[in-house]
Amino acid sequence: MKKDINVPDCSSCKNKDNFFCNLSISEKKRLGLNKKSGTYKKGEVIFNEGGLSNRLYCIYKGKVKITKLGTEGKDQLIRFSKTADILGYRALFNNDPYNATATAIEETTVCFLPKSNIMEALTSNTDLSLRLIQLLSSNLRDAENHIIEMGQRTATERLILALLLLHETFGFAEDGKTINVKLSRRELADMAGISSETAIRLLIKLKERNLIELKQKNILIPDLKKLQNEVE
Amino acid sequence: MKKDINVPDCSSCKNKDNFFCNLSISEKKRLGLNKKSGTYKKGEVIFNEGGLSNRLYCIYKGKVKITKLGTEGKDQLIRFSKTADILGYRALFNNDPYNATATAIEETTVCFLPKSNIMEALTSNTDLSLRLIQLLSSNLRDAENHIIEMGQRTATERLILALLLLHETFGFAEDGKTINVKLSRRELADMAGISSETAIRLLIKLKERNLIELKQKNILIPDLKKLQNEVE
DNA sequence: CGTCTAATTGACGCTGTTCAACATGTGTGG
DNA sequence: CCACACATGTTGAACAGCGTCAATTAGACG
Repeated sequence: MKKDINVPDCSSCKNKDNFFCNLSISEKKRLGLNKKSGTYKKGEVIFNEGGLSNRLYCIYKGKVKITKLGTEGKDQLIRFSKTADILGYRALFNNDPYNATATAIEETTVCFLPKSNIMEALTSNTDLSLRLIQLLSSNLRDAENHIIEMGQRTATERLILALLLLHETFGFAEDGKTINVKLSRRELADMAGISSETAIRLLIKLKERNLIELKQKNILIPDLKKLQNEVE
Repeated sequence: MKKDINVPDCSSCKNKDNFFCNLSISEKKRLGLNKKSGTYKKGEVIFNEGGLSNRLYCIYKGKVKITKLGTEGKDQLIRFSKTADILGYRALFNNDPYNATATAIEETTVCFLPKSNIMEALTSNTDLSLRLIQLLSSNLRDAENHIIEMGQRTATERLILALLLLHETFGFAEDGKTINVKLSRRELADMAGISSETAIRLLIKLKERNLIELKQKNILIPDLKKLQNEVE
């Protein structure tokens, strides 16, 4: 991680729809007091499962994967975070160790907000607690849906759901059909909870059925609806 | 459901460790204003996935399973609630439809608290928001662990984890080894995300290895540590 | 250009599903 | 309180999806 001072103050942050966007200018100024920031290269770990937390991570720009260690060292990819998302809130508010690991999947710049600033913002702005409750609720809903998918879907369906989640999270590139993120086969497999060999074989099958196209690590979805129909 | 008036006012509720236990007497009185209550027989549905929410459920006494409908009508058991737990908070605070179904697994008496009372309590008592945040956080942690288990554990391990969760949630009966809840094989299978046939076969194998005993629907764990060791 | 990691392909076998048959409970009305 | 109907539980057999292991190829990076 490289320490970074090239980020604006929170009061002039241009990121849209972030957790703190409803705060007033002066509240944002106080929020960013003594904040630090850093840039992580692809593959660098931002925080580690089991580690202790004393700050909130706010992604200024980049893409991050959240993974949890399973049995026998096998990773499970839980969710992604990207530009303008916040990270590490759960551990922070509960004084718990991190329950998962955050790793940059491309160059990512992150602001570190001191816990005290967050707590002050939370208590001085009641609306913020409600936003946090809603954020956690939506994480929980997603996680519960994920449980079902892991338990009841076939490997192919889980792979398709992983691809659809990637599209939902990162969107398409300019061409309107290339998923706007590059993952290794292993990471893709970790999303779907399958072996990388199975992921490879199933990707080829999906390609043969013209549901996707493969260009190196890029995955293209020529017809989104058609792919969505595969998982009902 | 049978309407019930045999529950005390919230201010004199004897249930320990419930969500509202830190409120003052007068706050509790206001919380319970115009509350209603009802008793559900085993198998009766308390609320349904997709339904709309305008009240908080507070379990006065009983046991409830939370399930989600998966593909092809197959249920997945997400978690349990019991005496003194609250239910339906997620949908309530987000104005979302219920994301899961709550069903009584034994006779259960529930208090219905009007949404307006809850919102008043939440805004007048900032500590309560924090409790809610912690509750959601802990639900989320459990759910994420659950994702891994569904994806990486074998059927036997998932079944053992289900049994351990039952013990953790409901404890043992007076004999110190009978799990204090009765579930059908189907419900047990729905917990572990396996077919009921597999659940039956694996239960018998666990019995042959003296890890559990079976007496009709009762499941006994003679040596808890031994069973825990099986899932490392 | 060499080395190391990631991706791919093939062979093999186990785990767990499905379907079907049968047994055992459980609850209801007569 | 019994008899019947229906739900739940149990068992067997066949199949196949997917993981594992091993060998090979392709890419990436110094």
